[in-house]
Amino acid sequence: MKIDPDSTVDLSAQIAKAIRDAIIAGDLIVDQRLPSEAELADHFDVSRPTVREALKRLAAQSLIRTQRGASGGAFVNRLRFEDAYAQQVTTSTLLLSMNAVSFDVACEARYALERACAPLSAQRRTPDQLATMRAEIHRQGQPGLTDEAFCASDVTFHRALVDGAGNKVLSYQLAGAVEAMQPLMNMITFTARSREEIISLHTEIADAVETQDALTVDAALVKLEAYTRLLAHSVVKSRANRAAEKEPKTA
Amino acid sequence: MKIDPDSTVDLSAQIAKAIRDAIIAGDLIVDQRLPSEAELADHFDVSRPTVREALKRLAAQSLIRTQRGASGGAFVNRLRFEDAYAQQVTTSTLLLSMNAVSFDVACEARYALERACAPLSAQRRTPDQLATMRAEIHRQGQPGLTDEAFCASDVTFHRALVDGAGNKVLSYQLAGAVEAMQPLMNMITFTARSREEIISLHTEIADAVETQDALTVDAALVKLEAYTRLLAHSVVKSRANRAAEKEPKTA
DNA sequence: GCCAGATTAAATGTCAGACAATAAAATGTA
DNA sequence: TACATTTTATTGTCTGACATTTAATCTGGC
Repeated sequence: MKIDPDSTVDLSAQIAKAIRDAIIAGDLIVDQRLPSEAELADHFDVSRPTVREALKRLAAQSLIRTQRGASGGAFVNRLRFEDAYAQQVTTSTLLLSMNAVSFDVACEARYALERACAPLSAQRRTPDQLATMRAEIHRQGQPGLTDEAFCASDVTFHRALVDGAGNKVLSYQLAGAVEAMQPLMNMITFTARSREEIISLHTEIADAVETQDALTVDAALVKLEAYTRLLAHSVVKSRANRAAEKEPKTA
Repeated sequence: MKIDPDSTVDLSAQIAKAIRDAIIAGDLIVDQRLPSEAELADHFDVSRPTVREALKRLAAQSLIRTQRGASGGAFVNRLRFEDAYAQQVTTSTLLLSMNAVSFDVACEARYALERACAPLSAQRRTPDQLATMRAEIHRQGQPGLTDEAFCASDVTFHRALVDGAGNKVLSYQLAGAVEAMQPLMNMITFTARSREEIISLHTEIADAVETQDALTVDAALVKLEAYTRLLAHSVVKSRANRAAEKEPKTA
């Protein structure tokens, strides 16, 4: 592990990269202890604060964890699916909010991915996952449910569908799509949507998943996507109309 | 933005979280300059090195960028799809290598996701993307091609297919799947694979994409997945046999 | 008045050394 | 042996300083 002190790049960034590469290459294995900060500072010929900045960078990516006290130190972290989920959701949320992704593009991606899971889920879903879907549908039908709660229930429903595929890698990949996009979509469409319509489609999905009817699940997801896009367009249109009424000249 | 000095959590982690939350909530917008390190230290009532550790954490997630000199400082970074790609690939690679994900699970996820893109790609691929696929197929047929080069070409081919869907969000989501899993698969199967077989399936895909025949693309991907899994199983089996011959007692 | 070069100022990057807090290990004692 | 105490290694944090970079400002000559 070496760095170039003459480079214009931050020393802490270089050190972080060197250690990260060593982890990816397998030179440092899970739960292995890194040298102490003092030893690393010595090795790279930098000061301890610089080493610490590098270690914090790695900690932010969940690549290492640190422990205080004697026989403490920095350890290579086993990257867990849950940690990766969280990062994916954060990243996806920011990507969508910062890059002016159109509703249609986000919606298309989200449903394309979900439809990739659906046939597997129809085949393999556990009774538990099916029960979760049923329970969320029931919750969604209760009067007095806030929009936030309805949205959260919606996410749980779709997560259960995705997890039904029984493939952790798929669930991880979908986490960003479902958890980041669903709230976005709900935020846009909740004023106009009909809960009955959504619940009816959710029920169609759950029924088909129960009977392991992959084709019907797919068809229901297609309908849900079409309905969601229709809603979004009507919202955008009515907003434009309101704006036009208010300021007819600048519209 | 506030922190709790009595918490057992690192101050730098708390500060990073406070700023990150502000960015996600939209209180800090893209390209906005954060207060200087000295001002942040003052605000949170901590020292400058502590603030710096927090900022490095955010920089590691591409949430901020820093600039030296007068009127420099830390700025909220527009998270670009390319940055997110890179992080996704790194994370996916580590997840696979650290979590003993079985070949079948990874393979299933990868092809399920790719098949989600394929119909869209058949519809929308540009002439340019089709040309890329053809060019890579041609390269794959050249004698003397190293295994590394063949693998890289394979990735480029599938990336072109995915990008053909013309949906940046889908491309981003798929980056992890294709770029992280393809090399893994090649590493496992390259000893046993038949390049002719793969090239023939690639050609089938390209032909179907050219004629916008989504069903045939899908069928070819299914065949490619089946072939890949077959290869992996034969490799695992022959390895087990070799191991059994070498040390019949510990096997 | 205007432009080129020198100067200044503000900010991050780095260093050195110190002390605090923590937790495991070593040690002493009943 | 079991328990309490001390030691020690390590990370967490602070202070203050200097180095480096870069934009803005000033200054002198035309």
